[in-house]
Amino acid sequence: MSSSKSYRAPVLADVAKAAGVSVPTVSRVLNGTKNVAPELARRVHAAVKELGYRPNSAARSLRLSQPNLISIIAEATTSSYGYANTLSGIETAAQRAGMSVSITIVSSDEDESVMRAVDLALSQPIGGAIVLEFNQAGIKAAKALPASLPVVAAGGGLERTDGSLAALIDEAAGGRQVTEFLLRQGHRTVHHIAGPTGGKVSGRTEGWRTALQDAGAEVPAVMSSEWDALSGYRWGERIAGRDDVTAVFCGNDEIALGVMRALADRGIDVPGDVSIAGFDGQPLVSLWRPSLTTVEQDFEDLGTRAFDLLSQQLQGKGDLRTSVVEPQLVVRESTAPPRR
Amino acid sequence: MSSSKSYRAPVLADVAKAAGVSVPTVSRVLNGTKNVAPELARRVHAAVKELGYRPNSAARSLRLSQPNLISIIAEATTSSYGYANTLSGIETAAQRAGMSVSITIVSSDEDESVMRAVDLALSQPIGGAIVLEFNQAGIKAAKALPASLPVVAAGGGLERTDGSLAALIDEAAGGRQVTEFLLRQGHRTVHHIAGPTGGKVSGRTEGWRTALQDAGAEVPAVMSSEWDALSGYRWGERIAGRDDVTAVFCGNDEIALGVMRALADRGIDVPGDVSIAGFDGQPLVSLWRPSLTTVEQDFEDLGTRAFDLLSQQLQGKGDLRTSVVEPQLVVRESTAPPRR
DNA sequence: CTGTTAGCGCGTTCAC
DNA sequence: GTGAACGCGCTAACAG
Repeated sequence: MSSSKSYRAPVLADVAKAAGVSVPTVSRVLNGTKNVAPELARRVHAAVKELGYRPNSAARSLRLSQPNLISIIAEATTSSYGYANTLSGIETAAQRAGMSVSITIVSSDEDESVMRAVDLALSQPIGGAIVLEFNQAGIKAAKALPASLPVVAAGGGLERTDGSLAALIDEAAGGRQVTEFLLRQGHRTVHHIAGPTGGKVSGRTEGWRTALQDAGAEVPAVMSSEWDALSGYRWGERIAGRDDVTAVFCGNDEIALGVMRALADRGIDVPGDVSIAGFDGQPLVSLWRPSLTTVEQDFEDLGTRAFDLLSQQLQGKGDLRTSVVEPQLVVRESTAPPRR
Repeated sequence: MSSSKSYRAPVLADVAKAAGVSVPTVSRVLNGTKNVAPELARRVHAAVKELGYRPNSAARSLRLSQPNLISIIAEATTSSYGYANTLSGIETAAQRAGMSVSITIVSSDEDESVMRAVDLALSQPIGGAIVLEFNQAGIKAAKALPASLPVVAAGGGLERTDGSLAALIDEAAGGRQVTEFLLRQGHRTVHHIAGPTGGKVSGRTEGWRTALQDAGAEVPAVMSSEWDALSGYRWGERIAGRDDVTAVFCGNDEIALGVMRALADRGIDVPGDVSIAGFDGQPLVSLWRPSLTTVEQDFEDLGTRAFDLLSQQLQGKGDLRTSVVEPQLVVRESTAPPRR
């Protein structure tokens, strides 16, 4: 037991010396290549365990230039739900494949901010990247990445660039489902509050519109909102004064909750006077009074699919180009047939 | 424009050749060390931009033996709120310091699972780790990490190992605040639903108990629950049958919401019949009806502090050992003086 | 002020 | 089957 002040991590040479063999032999034993005398292999393994040796991954990836690290690039998002769960899905799948994930947050969609995030991500020896493009910054980041780097987009499919790989949630199907459901309940039409989507039309909105058109129902003007609950509240205040609105499909759960709170504060009954539906499926919304009818998205699944797509790309056997997650309508208490 | 099939990332030598200087000169320019002729510096910068050069951090950390990557180790958690925000705080601080962040999820607190996660984290050239120990798995992971690796714990301070660095939320202060507030409102005592904490007593529970004792109030038996809303609902059902309970401090917001929903379903008025308080400060709880009185925790700040602690450790100038975030009581509608 | 030399720890050629 | 030599990309030393 030496009382050395500074501890130096054991390297391959230390193991070799301890086992009485040469450095390449140790390497061969640990990487399972070629034939090695069983006796030597045993001695090497013993030495590894004895010294607590771990390969220096910096040297390893430098030598191999075949990284087992991928990067997730995402915008800092107020709503943590989809973000956290997608990330979890990616990480779980990556871990199964023996790969690590790094994460880089883009603080805003300003060019400088995007550039800095991309630089940071690329400073690591990454083999590929998954861009969470729930918003504008993600899309910008995807474009700033070098073309040589395998990239897959994961998100709602706001902008489905042709050549690129993507794991998408079929938001249009979700928007259609919820709208059709409300029409079947007897509502003459369904109003819609949409979140900001950087100039594009979201799948949610698209699905809502086509469902109304297909049913021959009137298509009301889209109400534009932010994604947060307070903006939803403001729209709720306005809706409270209108008696032509009997059903509202909100762009996400936060907005829906804001609307419901505003209506409740004004004594308007949900779903008696107005039906409200959300989008996302945050766990807490089932506890609301009334509990929220919403379109659930399996973000964990989205993350897994995004990783699988990237993984097949890294292995060069890319047959699939997109992978689509189907959202699911969950009917709860906040929707009902209209009163009259 | 050559149509080369396989693209090789430019390295220092490429930049040097393009700028007509030697490799170390480029290195000096980029790292700002020593004096370099302005003219050469200009040429180097131009070449860097031209070629899109990015430093290879694997080679860099190999040479410097000082990695610019840290790892976050966390258990997969059902509640994404604290997790996502702490992570965001860490990443933001790391980015400002030019460091990358990798993330490793521990799927459960079983030894094998912890070991695999730790191995994976260590397979990257990391300079340190931040363990999110909101739960048992995190604590186990922290212990499985080699002693030579700088580690800081971030969390509620369940187990404050003596020697280790930690960024903590002063949960006890939060528990005390909310309990004292309820007593001041006129409640004879405050009941408490606690989440699972792996055998330890959480700061929330500790703060609650001391507040009651200091006030000379009766200390009711702790109600043991899971962290999720459904478990809260079950306790709500039982509480509904008791008339000795006038105020309940719940271990987190989910539990509180579950309790409130159960009470509402049984026609019991909150806060008229029973006052309910939560812990965490999830954004949505302000929209509830009634909106939830809770103890807000600044998880983003927690993450920042955890990184700062790790960073100072990496630079060898470790004066601080712990950094404490003070939670804040936010009074809303779910609490009121008792009826009688 | 600049270029040459050396070596971080590893894995893969080669000879033996 | 095993060991010696080389190089991945970078930066700390030195020499000029």
